[in-house]
Amino acid sequence: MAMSSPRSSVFTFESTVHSSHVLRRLDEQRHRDTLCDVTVVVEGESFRAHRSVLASCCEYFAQRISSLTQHGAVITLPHEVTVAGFEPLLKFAYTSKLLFGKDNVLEIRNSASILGFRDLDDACFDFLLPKFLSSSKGSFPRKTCCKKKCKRRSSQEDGSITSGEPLLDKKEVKPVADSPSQQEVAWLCLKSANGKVGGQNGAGTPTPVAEGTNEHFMQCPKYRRRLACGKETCVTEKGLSNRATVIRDDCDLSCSPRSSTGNSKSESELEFPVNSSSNPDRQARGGADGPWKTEIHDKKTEAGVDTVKKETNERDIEMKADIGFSDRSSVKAVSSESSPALGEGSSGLILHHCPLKTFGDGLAITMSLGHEKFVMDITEDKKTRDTGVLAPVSICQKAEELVEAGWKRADEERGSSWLERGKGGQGLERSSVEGEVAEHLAKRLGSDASQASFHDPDAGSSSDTGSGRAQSTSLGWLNFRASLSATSTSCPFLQDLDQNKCLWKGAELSECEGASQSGVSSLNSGEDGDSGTETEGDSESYARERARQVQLPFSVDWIVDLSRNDFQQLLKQQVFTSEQLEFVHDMRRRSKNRLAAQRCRKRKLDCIYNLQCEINKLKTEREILMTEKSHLGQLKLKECHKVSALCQRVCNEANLLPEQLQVFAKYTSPDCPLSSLFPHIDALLSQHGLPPQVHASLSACSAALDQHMASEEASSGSSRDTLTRDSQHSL
DNA sequence: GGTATATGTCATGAA
DNA sequence: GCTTCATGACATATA
Repeated sequence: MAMSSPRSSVFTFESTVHSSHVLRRLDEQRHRDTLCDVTVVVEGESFRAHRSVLASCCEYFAQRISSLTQHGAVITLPHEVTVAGFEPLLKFAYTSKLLFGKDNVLEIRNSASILGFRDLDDACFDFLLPKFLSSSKGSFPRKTCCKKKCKRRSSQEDGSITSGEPLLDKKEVKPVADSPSQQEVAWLCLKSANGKVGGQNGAGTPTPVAEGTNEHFMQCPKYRRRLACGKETCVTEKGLSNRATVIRDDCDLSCSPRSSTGNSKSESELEFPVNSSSNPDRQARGGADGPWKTEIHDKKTEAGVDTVKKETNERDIEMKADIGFSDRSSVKAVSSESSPALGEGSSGLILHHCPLKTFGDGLAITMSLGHEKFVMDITEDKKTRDTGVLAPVSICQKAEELVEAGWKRADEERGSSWLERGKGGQGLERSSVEGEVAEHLAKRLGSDASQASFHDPDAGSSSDTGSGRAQSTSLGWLNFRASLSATSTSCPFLQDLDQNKCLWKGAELSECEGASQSGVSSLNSGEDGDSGTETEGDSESYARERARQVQLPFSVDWIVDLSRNDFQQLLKQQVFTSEQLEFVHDMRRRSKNRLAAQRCRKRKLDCIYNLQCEINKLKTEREILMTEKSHLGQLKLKECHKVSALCQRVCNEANLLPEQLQVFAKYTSPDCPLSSLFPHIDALLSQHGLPPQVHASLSACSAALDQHMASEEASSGSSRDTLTRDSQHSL
């Protein structure tokens, strides 16, 4: 609702439920066949719907319906689209909810790709397909994928990159699916994509999936998309959707129904410029996607390997300069030695074994960018400091900040902005650099460390260009994990995503578990990281050795850190051998018990310390009480002396008779006996033979006298006179 | 070599 | 029934 007047303020009310209500009403109308103006025929079965709805959410219908004029038009879908695949999509169009199962997910996926359904994130298919099919697999699907990808990369680097980069795509169209089920998925997906894109693979051959399919299976596309959009602009799902929509809008129908599963390039290219090199269609469309240009790929195509390497070196230098001039106070270049993890001439941002470093109260990690190493201050990373485990997400965020700082600095120096570069064609530098950054960062974070899954036997050679798709997706995954920390419940696949988190995190920790474990131990023990005993080190070394022996694809430390649910989920989703399973449980149990023992001992020490403090406190209190008692005793003795003097004076002046002395003896007390003051009293008493009861009475009287005098001490000095008078009177 | 300390591990019980 | 945690007891390494 909007109100406006010529001279009044404008107020806007935005309903958050209006759109959903409208959609629901439309769905109700569809069920009642009210106001429906189009009939969709699928495999001979008719579905009534609204043109506007279909056209709004589907590229295919948008084009078909726009050419229809008459009311009650009938649209017959291609035979590739099945009822089982279309019906859920139609419901999705009206409800935003896609209901699918293991049986129809492939058909839905295929139909969605053919029809080009908008807002139906490929994430669900990318992620769910392998989940549905993972039961037939005995190992992580990323393993074969990466190896083959890396082999291809290696072959390219060996000079196999021929002119005409479009061949790259043809090369990429290779069967890599491990299992028949995956191959089926791959073929179905790619068939739909290639069939629409233009049959890149030739005529009708059961086209296998592009390389990287398995990898995409295991990573959340939502996260990968964030990579392209930037961490700030595409955090929300809306941003993601918008991003995807924009890209598809500039594309004709033939290319819009992209299949990230079957054509992972299309998914990746939306996100990261380096991946654009593998999609000629993308290149043909030029720079319609903003600053992320594909010009570099064109150059590769034209100039070949030499050009590529040259550009790589140039970018390497550029990135060094960028970071070197970065004014981030928390980033400091500490050395310029070449990182063994990067080949000669390579560049990019990687984590250099992510060791934890301590400086005073600070905490830092070491990172590498190309040949440069940097120490990043993560002192303010409370979680890391509290847990002692450097969160991979934090690493990624820091890495992004570092790269961002470098880019911004470079922009300032060039006098250009992101958009300007994008528009002016300088996006080439950004694209290439970012691609390499992603590649190397991902290599370190997601690929390298998971030796069992991603080990590249040819990794010794540099892999700078043209192969960043997998790595970029890994980086994207890191970004997504970062977003998950803030919106952990927003992703419908969060539960499964944790599994992917496992993959990545486990890999990361495998790479640097020594440092992280040391961090944990040192933190728990309250000591420096270098002060760990050999016992602990031996235990962990043994654990790592055992992990290698059983070929455990995860870090022991990471498994221990898993929550119960995550661990259970991991056991369900990951097939372990009996040996691995036994080892995992054993290590988890012992590690947890180890930490529990540390906590227990710490509590015990704290308890001992508290008890010691209590003892000291009680001792101090006792000393104070004793001092007070002594002081009071002195006061009492002083008063006794006064009383004695008074009594002596009274006795002398009164010249008491023995009977009178008996009465006076009543006022004596054991503490202040009159006998001590009047030695003659005892003599008199003994002389006159006072009975014991008389002596007791005399003591009682003395006590009463003491009390009376104490009370009258402060009143006046006449108390003594009064007492004297009383005594005289009583006498 | 004996002792104190730190740490890991196992067993056990409680939640 | 399983898991986690706390804790006592024991073993081992180190200073």
